[in-house]
Order: sequence, then structure tokens, then C-alpha cells
Amino acid sequence: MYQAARGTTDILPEEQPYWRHVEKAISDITGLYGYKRIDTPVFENTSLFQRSAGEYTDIVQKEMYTFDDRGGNSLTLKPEGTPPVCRAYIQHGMHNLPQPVRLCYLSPIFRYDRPQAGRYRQHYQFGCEAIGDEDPAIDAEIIDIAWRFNNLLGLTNLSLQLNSIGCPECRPAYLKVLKDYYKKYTGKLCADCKMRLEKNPLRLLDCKQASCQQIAQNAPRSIDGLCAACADHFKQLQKYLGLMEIPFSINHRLVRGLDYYTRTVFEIQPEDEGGQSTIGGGGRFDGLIEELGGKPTPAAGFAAGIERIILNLKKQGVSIPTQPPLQVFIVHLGEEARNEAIKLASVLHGAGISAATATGSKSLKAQLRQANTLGAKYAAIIGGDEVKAKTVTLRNMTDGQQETIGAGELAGKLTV
RNA sequence: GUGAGUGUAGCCUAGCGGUCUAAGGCACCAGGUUGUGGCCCUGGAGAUCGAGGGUUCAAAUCCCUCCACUCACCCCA
Repeated sequence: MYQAARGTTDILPEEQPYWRHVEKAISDITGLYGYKRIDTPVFENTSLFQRSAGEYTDIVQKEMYTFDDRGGNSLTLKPEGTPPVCRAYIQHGMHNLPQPVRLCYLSPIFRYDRPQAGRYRQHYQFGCEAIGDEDPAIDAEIIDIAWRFNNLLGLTNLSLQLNSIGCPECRPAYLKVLKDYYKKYTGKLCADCKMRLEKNPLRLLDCKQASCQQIAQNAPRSIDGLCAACADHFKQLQKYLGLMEIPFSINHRLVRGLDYYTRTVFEIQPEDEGGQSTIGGGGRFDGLIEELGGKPTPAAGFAAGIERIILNLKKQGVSIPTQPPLQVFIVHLGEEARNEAIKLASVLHGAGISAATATGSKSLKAQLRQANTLGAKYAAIIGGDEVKAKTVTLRNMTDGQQETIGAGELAGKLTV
């Protein structure tokens, strides 16, 4: 028997109310902040992602779904949302628009990871990017959206972690200080951290090994190594967050896994502990547009994982609006009645009333049972008597009351 | 990529060498009402017991291999 490919999942009808709830929140929040939707292709040229994420990130090294098309071009299923949006910004000359350009997306994301709770090989991310402005008010706006989005969804007990990891001006000096500190502990580091010390020293800070955490505890802090411009930017950001009354805590060990981040980085997590806990994160990426061939252009953004949000909506027991029920299920007895039922359904659909018609020629009991199982509000019964009198018997499935009305009156009756 | 756990009908579970021609619950279908659902009662359909191989007179049950799923690590959303 075939089953969905590893790490992928069907979003079944009973799951859909959660997705609609999330989609509604996305549409509301982006409208509220003036972010315009953009949909980029599901695959891009491989080099776009190689250049943007960073050569030594896990995404590029082992998580990309890369393939050659028949023309021999290397393509990759998008492993993150930001680079394609930046590519589109450049390609369509959006630097000619008033800056910043505010864009948002809801897109499938593909990463070849070992699946586990809250982690899929195909998952969905909702993201916002504000491109073309370095004002810390933009960072604050992005964080504000991410935060309010979760409120809109009904999630509570979330924490917002914030940090600044500097810019190309000040980071090299900080990295040197950091490396010097870690070199004193080389013998005590885990194998991964020994690698990180060489390839990606920032990542040393968020190692989860207990022994490495102790070392990270007293490591030099990135915010102590910021240049004047970055320090001021971070200070302003915190002030704005304060004005908006968004609670945050500074996490000196928050660095994020992608190389393109500059200055601001942040993550949103549920308070309770859990493996794959982060439900959203982002930051500033002032160098990315230029790296991808555009003019030097500052930008900031965030992305949130929909599956993890839904996981938390369920965990927190957030009540979700349900689908409107089927208005009427049309029941018929006999060949002529069946013809009338089909005509009637057509009229109802034309009038914008949801209706389904029984199939086959089952007993009245069986048809009503089906109406009940489907959750129909009414059953419209057409039997021999009704055919003769050109009426239908309308049964309210909640209280069992029923009345006989003219066939032509049904649509009007159900509209009210 | 690493480690641990689990695979019995659509779902949940019992059985853990012979009484298994695999049991029960939910869901599904039908009947109990000649034209009336939900509750109840009765009945029905639905499983090569994840796959392949081995041990044995005998395997859902023991062994091996593979596959899948789950959880965790790495990393991320």
C-alpha cells in the first residue's frame, strides 16, 4: 500500500479548521500592517540557497532537496522562504518602490531532515519581510507582527527571546574574542563544538550539551562587542518594543542557524519545554540582497512554522471556529422523487445554499441516518406524496420538527 | 547522519509457541418501523497479524534481515 513519502503528511478534512484559523489570522495580520502577499516558485536555482544560507549551515550541507532538471540545471525545493523573496525583490526592481517594501508569504518549505514531533520534510511557513530600511522601528514592527500574530491565533504563555549579533564591522572582532575564550576549553568541548570553533563559532553559544552550556554561560556576550551603530540600533529597538509593551528577554546565546543574519535576531517559543519548541523566529539580514546581486539593501523579517503553531493550538486547547454545517440533505423515495431531488439541489446551489443529495435508492431510514452523520441542519424529504403535491417535507435535524412546504418555497425558507 | 522504541481491520486495543478458522471497542453498512436520523437491540462486511527469510511437527507469538512509523540527538519552523 502506498503511503505519503517520509516526513510528509496529509492535511485531512478534520485538520482543516486549524489551517483555516491560521490562514484567517495571516490574512488579518498582514492586512493590519500593510504587508502584500508574494508567492514564489516551489523550486529555485540551487545556487540561490547556497549563496544565501551559508556554506556551512546544515540546510545547505545536508537538508536540501536538490535535483537536476532535464536541461541539466540544478534546482532545489525551497528550504526557506527569505532568499526567494529577496530574489524576487531584485528581479522585479522593487527598489524603485517606496521603501521599505513590505511582503509576506505562506509557502511550503522542504528540508531533508529526520522527521519527529513538529518536524516535517515538507512543512509550511508564514513569513513577513520588510526590505529596504534599516530603521530599528522596522525590526520592532517585524517582532510586533510575529508577537501579535500569535495573540490573534489565541496562543498564550509564549516567550520572546532577543539578541543582537552585530554587523560585518563589529562581528569579526567579537568572533575573535569568542574564539580566544573557547580555545581555553578546547579539551572539554563536544565533538560538534570543536568543529564549530573552526567553521561557525557563533553556533558554539547554543550547543545543548550540558558541559558546553556551562562554558557558554560565561562566554563573552555579543552585545558587549557591538560597534556604536549596532549598539544604538539595538538600544532603539528595545525602546520601541517597550513602547509597544511587548515583553522580551535578552538571550545572549541566541544566534540562529543562518549566516545571513545581522544585528537583530529573535525567536518565539512556548514556555513549556519541548524538543522542537520554536514556533517562529527571524531577524535582520542587511547583507543578503547585496549578496544575491542587488544593491546594498537592509532588510528584516520573520517566519513562523504553521505545523508547530497548530501543535501548540491543540496543546493549549484553543477553540477553533468550526466549518459551517451542510444546510440541507435531500432525501428521496422512488424514481420520480429522485428526479425532483436533483432539480431541487440544482435550485438550492444556484441560490447559494449548501445541499447534498442522497445517492442510490436507500431506505428513508438509511438516508436520514446519512443526513445525521453529515451534520446537515435540515433534511428535505421527497416521497411519492410530495411529488404529487409538488411539496417537500422539511425536517429540522436538531429538534425533529418538520413541516411540509411548497417545493418552490424551500430556497427562500433556507435563506432566512 | 546517530540512538532508542513500536508495527494485529479505517482508528484504538486483546492475544505473546498448539484451544487463532485471530477476539473486543469505536467507526461503517443493514435490519428491528408499511415514509423518519440521533439512544438501544440484532446482524453484516472489513486483517495475506509491516515485508521477506529462518527455527519448529506447529509461528501473530521465537530468531535474523529489510521496510515503515514514533521519540530523541544534530539542526531548525
